[in-house]
Amino acid sequence: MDSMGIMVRKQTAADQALRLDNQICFAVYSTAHAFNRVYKPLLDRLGLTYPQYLVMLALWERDDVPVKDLGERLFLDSGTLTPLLKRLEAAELIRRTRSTEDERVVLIALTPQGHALREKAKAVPQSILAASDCTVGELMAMKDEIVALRDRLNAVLGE
Amino acid sequence: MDSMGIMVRKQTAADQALRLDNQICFAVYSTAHAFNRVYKPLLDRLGLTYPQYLVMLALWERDDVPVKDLGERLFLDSGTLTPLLKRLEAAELIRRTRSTEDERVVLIALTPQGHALREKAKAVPQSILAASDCTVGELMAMKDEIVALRDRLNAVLGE
DNA sequence: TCCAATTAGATTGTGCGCAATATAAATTAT
DNA sequence: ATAATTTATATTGCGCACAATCTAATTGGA
Repeated sequence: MDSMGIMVRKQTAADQALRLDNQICFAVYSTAHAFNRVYKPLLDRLGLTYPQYLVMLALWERDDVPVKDLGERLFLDSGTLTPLLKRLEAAELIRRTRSTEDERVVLIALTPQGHALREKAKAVPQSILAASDCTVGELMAMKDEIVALRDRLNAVLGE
Repeated sequence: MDSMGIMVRKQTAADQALRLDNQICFAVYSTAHAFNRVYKPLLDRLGLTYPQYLVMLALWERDDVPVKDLGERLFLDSGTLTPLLKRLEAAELIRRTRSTEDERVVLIALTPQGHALREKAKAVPQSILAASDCTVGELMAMKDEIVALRDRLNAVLGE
């Protein structure tokens, strides 16, 4: 009750923290979806989904790598990667071959078409930059902060 | 070729932009997943998934609202919300009733159990804060930047 | 040597996320 | 008033994510 006798609910810190607007994770979650929607029409032209595009980015940097290696770079497990990689193989962008040295390992290599797709993909980042309406410097600064946060979260998970 | 005659590939801006490390969207994407993994054990105790938790947060702020309204607040459509809300209804946390004024509208209201769950949820944000290993001030500053970016991306989509 | 433990990847099942489409109710135009 | 359009929600289908489980290959002891 306040001095006028009207019921006034005290807003505690815990109450404030439960507000959607105050949650950084909702900000991150909803921004990830917004990015996805901006990427969609650009990636449709390449015949890729966003997670598939991430796999291709990783492979353009280094291919002939185990699924495990891709998983560590992208923070994804075999339950996600196995079917995704099979779809990329069906699209003839990658090849999956068992390692002869260790039969447990499946090595992922780009096909010539997979390599070639990189040229078409070069136009994508600058379209995203335009949509974000930021300078490269601003985006890189934000990226570094977000990555630092991600790494702290992952560190807690690793305990 | 450099001056010694050794083949040196020129790294163009487009090449740099395709590097995974340079992509803010991958930072956002992978941070969203990291958050999800930190939330998982906390939300398991409430019997909620992360998207369900977001819906509950929205409803704790204002319930007796159309599905449409929830969708706008959470940036989700009926294809996502309808089955999610049916699961929350099955868990007896919400009720779905057709509006009598407009038969097209389904109003979402919290049940007593739905309201009561809020008390248990109050412990969640501070666990997340601890995992993020940041001050509230730092997180809020990042949140504001990310939300600004999200809103610019969504503005482009709305054109 | 042989058995236990570990490791890489595949499989299954659940729950998003979203495009495309469907349906029914409400609104608008004629 | 009736037809055309718009609006709210539901449905279907596909592709992630990820937990849990499985199989097969490798490694590391006793």
